Amino acid sequence: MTDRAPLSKGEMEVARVLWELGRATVRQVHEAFPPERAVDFSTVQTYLRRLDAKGYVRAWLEGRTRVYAPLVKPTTVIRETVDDLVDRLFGGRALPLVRHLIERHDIDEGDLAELRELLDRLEGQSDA
Amino acid sequence: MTDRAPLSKGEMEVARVLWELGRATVRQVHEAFPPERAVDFSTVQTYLRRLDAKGYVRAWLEGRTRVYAPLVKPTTVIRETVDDLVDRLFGGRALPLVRHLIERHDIDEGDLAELRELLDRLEGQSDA
DNA sequence: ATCCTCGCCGTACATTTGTACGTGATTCGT
DNA sequence: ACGAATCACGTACAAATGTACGGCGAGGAT
Repeated sequence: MTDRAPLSKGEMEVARVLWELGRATVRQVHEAFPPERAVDFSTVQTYLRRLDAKGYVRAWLEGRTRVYAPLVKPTTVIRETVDDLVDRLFGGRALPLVRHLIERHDIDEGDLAELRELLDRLEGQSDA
Repeated sequence: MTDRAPLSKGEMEVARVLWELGRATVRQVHEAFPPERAVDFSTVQTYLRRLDAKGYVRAWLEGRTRVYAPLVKPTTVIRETVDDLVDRLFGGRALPLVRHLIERHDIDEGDLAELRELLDRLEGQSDA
């Protein structure tokens, strides 16, 4: 409901790093960035500022250093982002996407087991 | 490889309609738009033009009417779009997304069966 | 012949996104 | 105590995005 402005691609990358770190300064986020995806320190800074403005993170000063922490949970962002994608690209049907993910991405043994369990649970829940 | 510029959200919606219609004029795409997601005729026109420029569709004149048809297949766009999303939002791990989709979207009985089959097939394939 | 309508095409324009610099303040090393 | 490093913060700016208007030509109605 909170009708946040959606995250852009770049903002997502930064948000993900912040979720991993839990709480971090600009520098920490910048350093945690995958080396092949190098961006400037101030670019990260800008993204964090924008994430703050959009309400995805909060920030405060600790001494003279600004510290950022996530405000919304990954699951929330996933929901909003993915649902939007599913709507636009598949008109709301999720299965084609699931199929793609399973077939193409490396879902390892453990993941397969987990999926299977999930299916079992769901089947139990349905009308039957 | 063909390194097309990525589709924006709006472009995706239009592309999806065109995939459904297979071949359509601006007006047809415009009319096929879900009523709650109403956009102007010329907005659709602009999107189709941009899809053409980006190489996702092709267009030609039939009499004095321009007709558009998809050039790249849905699966291709899905791959490019979703893989990018998985990278940015999950650092490449697909399972969290799959879990979300299965739990939250309506996966009906038939879909469940299909998924189960898919899992079976994959398990057979792995090294074990 | 005239006028209306439809569609193409060029153009527009505010906002968002990606990417970053420069300035002024602060602190650390020596 | 002086220069070097470090930050926050304001600002910049081109490209992409979302959304749309207006002119002009072709075809149909009167």
